[in-house]
Amino acid sequence: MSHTPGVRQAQKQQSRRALLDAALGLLEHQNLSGIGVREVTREAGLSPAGFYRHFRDLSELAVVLVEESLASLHGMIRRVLAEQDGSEEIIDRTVDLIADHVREHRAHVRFLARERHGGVRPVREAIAAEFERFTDEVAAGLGAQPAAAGWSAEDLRMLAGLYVEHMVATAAAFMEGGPAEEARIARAARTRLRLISAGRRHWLDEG
Amino acid sequence: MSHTPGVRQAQKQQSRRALLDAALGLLEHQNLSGIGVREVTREAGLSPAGFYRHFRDLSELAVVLVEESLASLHGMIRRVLAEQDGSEEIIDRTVDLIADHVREHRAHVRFLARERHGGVRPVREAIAAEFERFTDEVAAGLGAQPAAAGWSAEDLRMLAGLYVEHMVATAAAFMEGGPAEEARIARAARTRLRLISAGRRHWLDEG
DNA sequence: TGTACATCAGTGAACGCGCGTTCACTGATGTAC
DNA sequence: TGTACATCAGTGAACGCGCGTTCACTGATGTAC
Repeated sequence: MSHTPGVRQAQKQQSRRALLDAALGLLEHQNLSGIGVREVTREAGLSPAGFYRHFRDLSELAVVLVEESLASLHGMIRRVLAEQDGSEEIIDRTVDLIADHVREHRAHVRFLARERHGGVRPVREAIAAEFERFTDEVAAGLGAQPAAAGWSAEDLRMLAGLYVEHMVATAAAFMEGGPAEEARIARAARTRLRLISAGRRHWLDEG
Repeated sequence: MSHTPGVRQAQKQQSRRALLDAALGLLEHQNLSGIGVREVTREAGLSPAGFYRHFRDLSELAVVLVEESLASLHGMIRRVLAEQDGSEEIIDRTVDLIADHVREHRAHVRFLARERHGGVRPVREAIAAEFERFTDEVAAGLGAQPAAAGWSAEDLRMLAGLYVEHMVATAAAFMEGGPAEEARIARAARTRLRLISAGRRHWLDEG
């Protein structure tokens, strides 16, 4: 058993994870600028100094959280795009997927909504960059659908942006509202998607 | 001159204004949870203790800023609604108005975008409540337009929500991007408005 | 397998600092006569 | 108009506190032979 170069490494990973999870937990109720190194290490069960074995400061940690949060969003969008477009059902299904995602990844969604326009530049920039990649992915997915025949690349990207924005706004609304408002929010989200669909169907007819 | 019950009052108002302005200025580069009472009073030219003659704490001050920020937004939306709907020009005009507004009230817009999903509950709630009133106003304005004949109140409110959301997202994009990106952002915003218009025109034909 | 040395994640104490809030005060403004 | 008293916005000092970061350290894990 002399050649398992991993025990130490695995322990380090575990501490790192504990720090990330502790921070994400604290960020449910506060901004990134509202939490501190000592608070995070306390929650994670490390001594304050231990933090610096893993991250230079809190915003470095937060950038890792951005990546993790968006990874889970990417999974969702891929599921949405896998369905075919246009029908009434796909709209219901999309809104359901968003609701599920918020339920399962509430902390991630909350973190992104909070820090997207938050006070910490590098984090804001990391989120913006990931949202760009995200919109590209949606645009590519839309482009592969039959309904996209005749659409310019620019218009597709605009449509993708509209969908992404709508998705983020809906997720934020689910998060802010309690379970009592869930049905109302879902209904509004579906109606908006229907209006966007109507515009999409008639996009090429018009000037 | 014994009956001008105002000198003292006016001086107090002036200090209060200085505090509000100092806070708004500091909030350009940080979250509400990132600034402090001492920092604000320092910037405003008061002693720290002076703060408490005007506000119980920073979140009470922030709620006042919310009201002021939205008052300026209300002005803009009223100007947009005053124009008649439908044509291509009104879309250009709307996007121009948003751009102007961001230029003139950058600090207000930034503050709202930051704290809308920020970490301070009472402020978040104040913003949400004002945005609701705001959406109602837009819905009422849209309802008065000839193109709205046959629309249900619920659908009108949905459309208003879509416009408001789009406006906020566009304002945030103008703010985040430098002047170099202004043209690109404006173009994307116009295209999205056109797509929403197309959907609007065909809303009653469908489903 | 056993031994001697190297690595390095995590510790605990210490530092200087700026914070929010309180308090008794001061002195200009306001009021009653 | 003048005087005596009341109000209260703003002050300056003081408090206890938790913060971020550093440092020399410890001891388990890893490695070379």
